[in-house]
Amino acid sequence: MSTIKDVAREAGVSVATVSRIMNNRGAISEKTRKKVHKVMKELNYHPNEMARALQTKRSHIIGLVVPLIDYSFFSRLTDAVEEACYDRGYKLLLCKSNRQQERELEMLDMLQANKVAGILLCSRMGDAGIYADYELPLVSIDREIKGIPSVTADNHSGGTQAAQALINAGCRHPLLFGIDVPDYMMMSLRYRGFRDACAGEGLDCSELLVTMDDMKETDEADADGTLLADKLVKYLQKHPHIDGIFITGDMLAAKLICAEQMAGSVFSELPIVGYDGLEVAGLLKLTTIAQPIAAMGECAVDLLIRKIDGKPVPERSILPVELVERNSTLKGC
Amino acid sequence: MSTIKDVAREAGVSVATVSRIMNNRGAISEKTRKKVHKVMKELNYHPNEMARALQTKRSHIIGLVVPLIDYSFFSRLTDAVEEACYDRGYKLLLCKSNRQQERELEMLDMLQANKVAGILLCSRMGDAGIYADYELPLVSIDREIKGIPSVTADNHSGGTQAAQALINAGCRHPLLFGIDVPDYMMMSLRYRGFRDACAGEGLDCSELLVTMDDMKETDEADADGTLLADKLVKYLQKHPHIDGIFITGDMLAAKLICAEQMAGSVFSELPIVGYDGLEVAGLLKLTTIAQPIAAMGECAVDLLIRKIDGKPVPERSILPVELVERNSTLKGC
DNA sequence: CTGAAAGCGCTAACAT
DNA sequence: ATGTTAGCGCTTTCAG
Repeated sequence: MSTIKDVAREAGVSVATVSRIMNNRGAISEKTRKKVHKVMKELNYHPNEMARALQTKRSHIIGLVVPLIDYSFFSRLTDAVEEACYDRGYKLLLCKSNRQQERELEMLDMLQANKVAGILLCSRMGDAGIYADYELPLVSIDREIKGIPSVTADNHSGGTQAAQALINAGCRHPLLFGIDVPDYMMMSLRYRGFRDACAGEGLDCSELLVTMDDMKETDEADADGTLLADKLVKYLQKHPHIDGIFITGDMLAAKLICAEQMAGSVFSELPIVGYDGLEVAGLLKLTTIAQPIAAMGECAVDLLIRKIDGKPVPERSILPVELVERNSTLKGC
Repeated sequence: MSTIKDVAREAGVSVATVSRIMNNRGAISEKTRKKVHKVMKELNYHPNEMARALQTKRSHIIGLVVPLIDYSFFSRLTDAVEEACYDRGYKLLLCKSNRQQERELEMLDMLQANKVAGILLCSRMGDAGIYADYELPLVSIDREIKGIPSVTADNHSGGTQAAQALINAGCRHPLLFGIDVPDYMMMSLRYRGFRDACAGEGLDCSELLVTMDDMKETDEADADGTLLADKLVKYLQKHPHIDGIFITGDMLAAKLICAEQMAGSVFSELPIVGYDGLEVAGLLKLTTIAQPIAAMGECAVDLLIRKIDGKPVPERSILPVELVERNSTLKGC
């Protein structure tokens, strides 16, 4: 690997001149510029970004912290963030917190030690207040944190639209089925939006919330969602008046729809609305509320770069969601 | 951000001592070690990894280049690679080539300029020969490249097992349905494995290969695979003797299975085997050949680190695949 | 228009 | 056991 010195020597100029040429700074005679460029080619010279960052105290690396990567929401987000970084001349240091608070903190320390220019964070901290006066530029995704800019989708509106879709399909007794999430997760807003909309229409809205522990089992032993399906089937048997279901995540909905015991049950006749807009919803013809995941990623990168550049940034950026109607609300209920 | 100097001054020692303590090098009195650690805490000191890398000419960052991130195979791979890096004290710089050769090259230059310790590469180059004597430690994933270590799954065996599964389900006239891939892609081996197994059993094996362009349309306008489904349905009508299908990728299989026009057709009665072992195959009860994606990622990281450390590394590491039987070959054909 | 030299934060001889 | 010092590859005054 050749260095700036090699180039300078070979071109018969000083390192300062080479540096100026790389950075388009100062006045350079056309002759030397040509010469230096030629030598750079010959030596296959690539400036050492580490040394540069050390000197300028400004790297072009952005850190992204996600709870996990192998989940459609996050892989789409990561994909979009990578693309946006690339377009803007940044690189992506990707970190997974494994949904563990301790590891999330560890990742932030690591990113700081690696002198990233800024951090994109999908936090799973119960108390994210600690980030309020963080040293590095920080942007939160899918989570509002006091004191730092956030990019979220409009969950309340999403919940409302989900209710509306069900109502339009003729439902009068909808069921809200989802994980019991803490209030600080944006997801809780879609529950509220749904409830609000139902209340607004004078409908009684039932709720069946499973715990995080139930979900863990689903992820592991019960990958096909048999346990959850049992829960739901039993509930539906006890409450036969229910005539439509809002399942608050597409992946969860997919597992339920595909579960063995659902095939013959009343479940398969009911209008269903999912949430997220994942690919699997398209496959299963599931009506869903689509989150603008890619746009969220891109927006977050833009905001972060603005912050890195010292420009003002809005504290909240809330992107619209969109109803995507498919067979699951059209099958003539 | 405090530096080593700040710590040294505050602790009343030299920077060398602080450095020694950080790196557990040389002999240090228990007293000063305590003192220095205390100061580090107080100052919230984190060593500047950039400066370290510059000095030692050895970073702890690994670059991963994938064609895209938002596809289950690669998001699982990326997830596993991140985890393996984390466990071994490395960080992950993630790059997407967008399946473009030019951008793949660009990414490699970028990684080199950023002085990564080594690179994990899922190459889409037609002629990957250029990598043979690459300057940086390189490990190829899911692709064999002359001169550099590779980690792949046993595609030939996978194809064979797929054929066997179909045969066990009673098929005598299997169809191979997949994308027409170039020979240098490992995928071509599973086609060969399938053909070999069929030939070995004295079966005549039909083939329907769609082009990359067909697939592009599937990715874009035809996200639900309607066009491909049409192709397949027509083919099946023309060849009514076909009694089982090997679809060479789970995602493709999923699109087909879920396509509207498949519902009533003969297709839904046929035994089907997919490939990859993606989550969607589980949902759809699709028999599939599961690739050990996470293990591939972890193995690749291990090999790369061995190479970084100057240890010998096998040129080929071929991991076993596994048949996962589900309803699609059990529905009593 | 170009060069010399200081220094970014750290490590690694070489001293003591 | 600890300190001094010379760089790693680059940018950036300051001179000329």
